Amino acid sequence: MTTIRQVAKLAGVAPITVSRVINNTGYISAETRQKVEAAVSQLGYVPNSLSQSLRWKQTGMLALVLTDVTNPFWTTVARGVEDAASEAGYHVILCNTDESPQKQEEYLTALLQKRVDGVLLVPARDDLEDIQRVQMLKVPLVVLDRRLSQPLADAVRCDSESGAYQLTRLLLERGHRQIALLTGPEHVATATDRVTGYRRALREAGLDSDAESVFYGAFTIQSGQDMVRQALAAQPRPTAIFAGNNFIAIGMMQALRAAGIRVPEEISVVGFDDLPASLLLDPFLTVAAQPAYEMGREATNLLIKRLAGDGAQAPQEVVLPVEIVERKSVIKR
Amino acid sequence: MTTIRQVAKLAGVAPITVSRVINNTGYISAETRQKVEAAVSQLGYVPNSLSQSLRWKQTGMLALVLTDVTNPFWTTVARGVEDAASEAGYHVILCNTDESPQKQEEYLTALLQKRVDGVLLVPARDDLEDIQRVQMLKVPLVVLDRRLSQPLADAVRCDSESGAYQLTRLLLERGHRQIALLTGPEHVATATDRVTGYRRALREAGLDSDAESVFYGAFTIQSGQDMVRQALAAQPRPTAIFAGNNFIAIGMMQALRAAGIRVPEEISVVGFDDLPASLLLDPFLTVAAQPAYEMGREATNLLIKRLAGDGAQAPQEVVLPVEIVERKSVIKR
DNA sequence: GTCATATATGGTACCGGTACCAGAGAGTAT
DNA sequence: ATACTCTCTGGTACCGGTACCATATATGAC
Repeated sequence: MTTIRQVAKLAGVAPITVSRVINNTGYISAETRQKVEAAVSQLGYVPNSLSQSLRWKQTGMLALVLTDVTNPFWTTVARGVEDAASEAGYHVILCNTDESPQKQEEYLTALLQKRVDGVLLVPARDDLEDIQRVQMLKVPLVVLDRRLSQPLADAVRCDSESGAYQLTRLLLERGHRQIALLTGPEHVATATDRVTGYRRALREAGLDSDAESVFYGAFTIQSGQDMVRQALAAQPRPTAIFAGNNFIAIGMMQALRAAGIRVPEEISVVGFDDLPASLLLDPFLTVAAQPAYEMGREATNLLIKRLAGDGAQAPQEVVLPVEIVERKSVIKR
Repeated sequence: MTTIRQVAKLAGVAPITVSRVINNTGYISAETRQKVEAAVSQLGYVPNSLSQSLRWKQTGMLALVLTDVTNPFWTTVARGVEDAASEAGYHVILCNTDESPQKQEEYLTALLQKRVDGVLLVPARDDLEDIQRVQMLKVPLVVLDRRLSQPLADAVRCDSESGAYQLTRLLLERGHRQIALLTGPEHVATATDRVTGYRRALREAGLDSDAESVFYGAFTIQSGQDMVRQALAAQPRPTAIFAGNNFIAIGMMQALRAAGIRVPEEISVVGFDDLPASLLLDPFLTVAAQPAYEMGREATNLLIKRLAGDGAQAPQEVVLPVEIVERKSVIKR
């Protein structure tokens, strides 16, 4: 492959002069610029960004490490990240951990070796080790979506607790008293925060812990199906079900349909996360919608601010509000 | 950030010795290895893969440039690519062009500068310029999914023509004579190949070109909605509709439902591409399913074979068969 | 005892760019 | 005429690794 020295030779100048033309830095006469540009296009020269990054000590790359690219919520977040990064002149490397801590560790290692300038991480578990490893190398990191047990890093997330509270209240106000909550893994804060919000609403309504009905599973369609079956078997049977994320909601709907249970006539349902238009032949689910795109943008902007210098500042936490979208999946009883 | 020389100094050895320990090459005594490893962990040393790639003249990175990450078909392909690459020790960089030739060009430029070892490309248009640019730099490239007007590069795709032929025949055999085809852009081979297969089936059934009813649009939900409306306005009104990809099928179903037209009672429908389980509350669409995951794997393996050496071979084309999955969206008439 | 081979380690240059400094010529203020 | 600034170009070293070759000792074959 062509190098800058070959270009320089053909153009009859020094390599540094070619470098100046390419990067548009320093002084270059019109004549020299033309000679160099001719040589560049004649040889089909493509600058090697590995060498550049090595010398500049920055790569212009950010990493987005998330848990499930097949989930439209995350592709929307990714789009927000991509847009914000691109506006600031950064490229984004996307990595998918499938909620596996081991994959997360492998990806982070590879990314640190590649010297990405910053990392956006959706932690596969509440695990400080990986995060500290990144921070020890002084690579800025922003935690997305999930709250950590300790606020060691910048974080951007949505208000799961409040969203869950509002959805639960909505069900209570419609007269429901047996409400089952199907949520994610017990070690993931977004899952447990939703439980907390749900509990608060029940307490405020004067219901004690006997009225609680929480099922922990995974943020997957399969798990949604399984948990609904468990929930329906409970005594007394719930009159409403609260799905803890979009995939759980889909699994729930599939299982309810398979069981011949009509929504909302026989059972009311609500969900966390909106479902994308592509999923919906008939958008009727009442949900707490998270501003996914904005979350991606906010997190990226925060990261870029850190890159620009204020790395010494204390960790910052941004909590975005969720929006309750009422549709037709809840009835009064 | 720590360098290999700092580690070497602390361990009391030469940098090259540290390099040998890290990469597990050459001879190292147990004692030296231990000293080096101690220094590495004490300093938290992370090798810089930019320098390594620079010296080794390879990065261990493949690029997957595709047109729409929000489409489950492509995420499935991406998973196949990721798995095959990872087995061979490569990492994958994923880039999303949104069908924009300009974005495609920008991404390719960046990727070439980053010296990716190989490229998997879903061309945003039938454009040889970008492809030749990659090939001029001797970077192996495999074209995914779409047929080029000239077979300049290795390609892996599914048999659109045959799939469309089979789906159309299926409709003809059920007695349908007015069949509308909603397909993608006229300049994309996957869209036009499906038209070709559709035509062949009509011809064989003795129908002339008056019976044809083809609508060109985009491979998007929006376009699916628009094209259905056009198709329904045609005289005579079609008794069956053939959606040219999964997103068109979703748009079609949404528009039909909005118009209060029941499927299959009032109109029969078939689609190209299967819809993923997550989309379906009720999987009932008869489709030609493409082996997306295998396509990703095959393409990657072909690319890796080229990397391993036989770059001089003539371009190779792999065409994978599609599978007709009959469900409940077609009735006899 | 000599030679060949396996084991273990290091010196130097190089991968392909750029930072930094030096220097030359032109223009202009005094 | 001198000093100073602006414009333009190049030499050298360096970013952080590794390839290649050289050297030294231990081991074994004959």
